[in-house]
Amino acid sequence: MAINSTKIAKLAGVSRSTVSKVINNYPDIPQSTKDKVMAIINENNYKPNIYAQVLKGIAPKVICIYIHVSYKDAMKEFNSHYMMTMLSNFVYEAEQIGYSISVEMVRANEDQKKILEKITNTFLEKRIESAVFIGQTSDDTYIDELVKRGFKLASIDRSVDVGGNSFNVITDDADGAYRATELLYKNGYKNIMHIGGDLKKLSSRSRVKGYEKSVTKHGGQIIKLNGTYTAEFGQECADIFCKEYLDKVDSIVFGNDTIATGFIIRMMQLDPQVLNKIGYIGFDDDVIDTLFTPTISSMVVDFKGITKATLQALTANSEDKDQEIPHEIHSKMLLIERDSSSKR
Amino acid sequence: MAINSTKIAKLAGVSRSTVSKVINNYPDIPQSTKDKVMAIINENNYKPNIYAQVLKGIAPKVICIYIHVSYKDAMKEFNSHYMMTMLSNFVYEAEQIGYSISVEMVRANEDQKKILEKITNTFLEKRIESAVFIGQTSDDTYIDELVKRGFKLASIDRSVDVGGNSFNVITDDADGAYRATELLYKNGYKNIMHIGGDLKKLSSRSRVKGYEKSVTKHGGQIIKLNGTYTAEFGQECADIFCKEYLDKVDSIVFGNDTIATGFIIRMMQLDPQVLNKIGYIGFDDDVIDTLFTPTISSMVVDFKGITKATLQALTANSEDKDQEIPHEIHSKMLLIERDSSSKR
DNA sequence: CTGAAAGCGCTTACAG
DNA sequence: CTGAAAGCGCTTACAG
Repeated sequence: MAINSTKIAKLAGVSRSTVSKVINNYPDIPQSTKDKVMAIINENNYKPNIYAQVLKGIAPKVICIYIHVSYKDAMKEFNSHYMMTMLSNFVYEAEQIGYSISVEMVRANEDQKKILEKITNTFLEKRIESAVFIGQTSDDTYIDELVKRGFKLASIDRSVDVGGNSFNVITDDADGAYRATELLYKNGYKNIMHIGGDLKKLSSRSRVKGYEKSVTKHGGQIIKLNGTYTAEFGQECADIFCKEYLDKVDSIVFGNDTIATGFIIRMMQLDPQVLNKIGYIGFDDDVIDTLFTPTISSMVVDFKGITKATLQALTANSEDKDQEIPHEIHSKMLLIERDSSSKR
Repeated sequence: MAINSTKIAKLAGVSRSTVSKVINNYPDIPQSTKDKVMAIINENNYKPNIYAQVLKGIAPKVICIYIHVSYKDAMKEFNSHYMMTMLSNFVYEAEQIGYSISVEMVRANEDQKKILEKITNTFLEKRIESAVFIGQTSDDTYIDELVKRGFKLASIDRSVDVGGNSFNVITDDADGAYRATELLYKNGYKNIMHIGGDLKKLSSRSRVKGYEKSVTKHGGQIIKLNGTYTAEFGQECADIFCKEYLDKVDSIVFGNDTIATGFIIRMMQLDPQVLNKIGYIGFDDDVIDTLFTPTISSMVVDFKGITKATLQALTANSEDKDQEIPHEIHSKMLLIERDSSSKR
C-alpha cells in the first residue's frame, strides 16, 4: 500500500539514490532532474518513511512534555490553567519549527525508579529527541539521574543539577511580586497585604520575598497570610479580612488569581463595597479575571517567551553540533494591568 | 553510544535472532536462555530501537489528538476546560495501554488543502497510527478526505462520513439537556427557561431540543435565549432576566457553565437574592461550579468513558486484524448534582 | 551529474 | 532449540 523510494525511482526513471538526493536538496542535482522527480513525488503523495530516516541518524523531532501532578488531584492539576497554557504554547511554538509534541503525566506517588526507567526507555527507543519537565514534585531526584545519563532536557519550575545537555528555566517570581507591589504603591495605596500560597512551594516563597522587598523599601508594614493556592483559602481569607484587616489594609497582592477569585466571591456576599474600595492584583491571568468588576490585574508567566526560548535551546544543536546549550534561561513575568489595581 | 541487539547477542553468547525472540516472547526459547539474555539486557539497559521495529511492521503506538480552534481565539479555545479535560483523559488512558499521545492544533483559517496534506504526511510518515479530531470547525471537509484515504481516525463533536477505518463519537446533548430539565421539574420547578449558546453549533441546537422535549412533555411554556457560550452573554442575560423574566421564570437550564458564571456574577451585583430563589443547572462541570453559593449543578460529557471507548476502538485491530472498528460510539452525559438545582 | 553498495537496528520465515 | 540470511525504507560515502 505505502509507496516507497524504489517505486518513485522506477516511475521517475532514476535510482533511489537520486530520489533521496532530490528530497534532501543535494547541490549537484540539475533542475531538470529535480523537477522530474518532484513531479512523480507529488503525484504519488510520497513521503519518506520517518522511521527509516531516523534509523539512518536523522533526529526524530519529537519533544515530550512531562507534566508533574500530585496523586490525588492528578486531573485537576493537569488541567490547570498554568499547565495547559504552557502546553498549548509548546504545541504552537513547536509547530512553527517543525517539531511535534507528545505529552505524558507523571504522578507524585509513582515509584521514582519506575519513572526513571520509563523515561530512559523513551529516550533510548529514540521516541523523543528531548524532554521538558513542568510542575513541582516533592521528590524529583530521577530528573537529576536523567541529567547524569546525558539526555537533553529542560526543567521548568525547579532547579536541577545542570549538566551538559540540560538546563533550567527560571521565572523570576520575586521580581514579579515586587513589581506587583510597586504598582500598588505607585497608584497611591499605602497599606499593602499579601495573601499567598503554600510556603512549601518555591513560587510562594519567592512571591513573599518580592512583596517584602517592596514594602520594606517603602517603609511599610508587612502583613501576610499564606495558605494554599486555592479558592477555598481565598474565601477563608475574606472572612479573616473583614474581621481583622478592614481598617488596616487598603490593598492586596494575591499569590494567584484562584485565591483572588475565592476572596472576591466570598466578599460579594459579605460586603460588596469592599471590592470597590481596596486595590488588588493577582498572578496567572486566569480567564475569570475579566469577568469581575473591577477586572483583575495580574502578573503572569511569560509563556510565549519561555516556550520559545526553551525550544530554541533544545533544538539548537540538533543539526549543528557546535551550538552550545545555555545553562539557565531566565524569564521576567509580564504585567497585565486591569482595573483592580488602579487609583480609586 | 546506544547499545544494540548485536552487542547484547555478543555479551550473552547467542545470536541476534535469539535476543529478538527473547524480547518478543517466542515460545520455543527455554527458560535458561531467557534468563541469561534478560540478565544482559537489564544490565545494559537495552531497549530495542523503536524505529527499527516500526520499519519491520510493528505499529508505532502513537495517536495524535488534533484540536480545532478558531483563528482569533486559538489559545483560549485550546486552553478551554473542555479541550483540556478531553486531552488529559486521553493522555491518562493512553498511558494505561502503552500508547503515547501527541498533540496538534488546527486553526480554522488555515488552508484546507494544507491541513489535509500535513496530516496525510504525518500518517504516511508513520509518525502516528491513528488520529482523534476534537472541536468544531466551519469547514472540515478535509476530514472526509482523510477518511476516504483510509486512515484510522475518530471524530468527536462532529458527524463525518464514516468509512471502514473511521468512526464518530457522539455525545447525546439532547438527552443531557432533557435530563437537566427533568431534574428541575422533579425538584418542583414549574417555569423553566433555557439560556444557551451559538445556534450554529450542533451542541447548542441539540440542547435546545432536549430542553424543549422536556418542557413540552410537562405542558410548560418554552422560553429561551441563545447567544454565545461566553460569560459576557451570561452577563447580558442577567440584565434581560431582571427586566423581563423575574416573575415568569423560576429556574434556568444554562447552555454551559461559562454562561452561568457570567449570569451569576452579574446577578450578584443586580439582585443577589434572585440566586437563592431560582433553580439552575449548567453544562461542563467547570472548576468554578463549586466556588459559588449555591454550588452549581452541571451536566457533563463523560470524558473518561469517551476516551476509553475511543482508544479501545482505535487500537482494537492494530494487533488483531479481525477486530471490527465500530461505526459510531454513543455516549450519555453525566449529571453532577449540586445545590443550585435542588428544591428551595 | 548519477548509481551501486553498504548499513542503520530490528524481526521473521526458514533450515538445521 | 538456535542461527544465518533476507529485508523493512531510507541515506551517504564512494566510484565513475
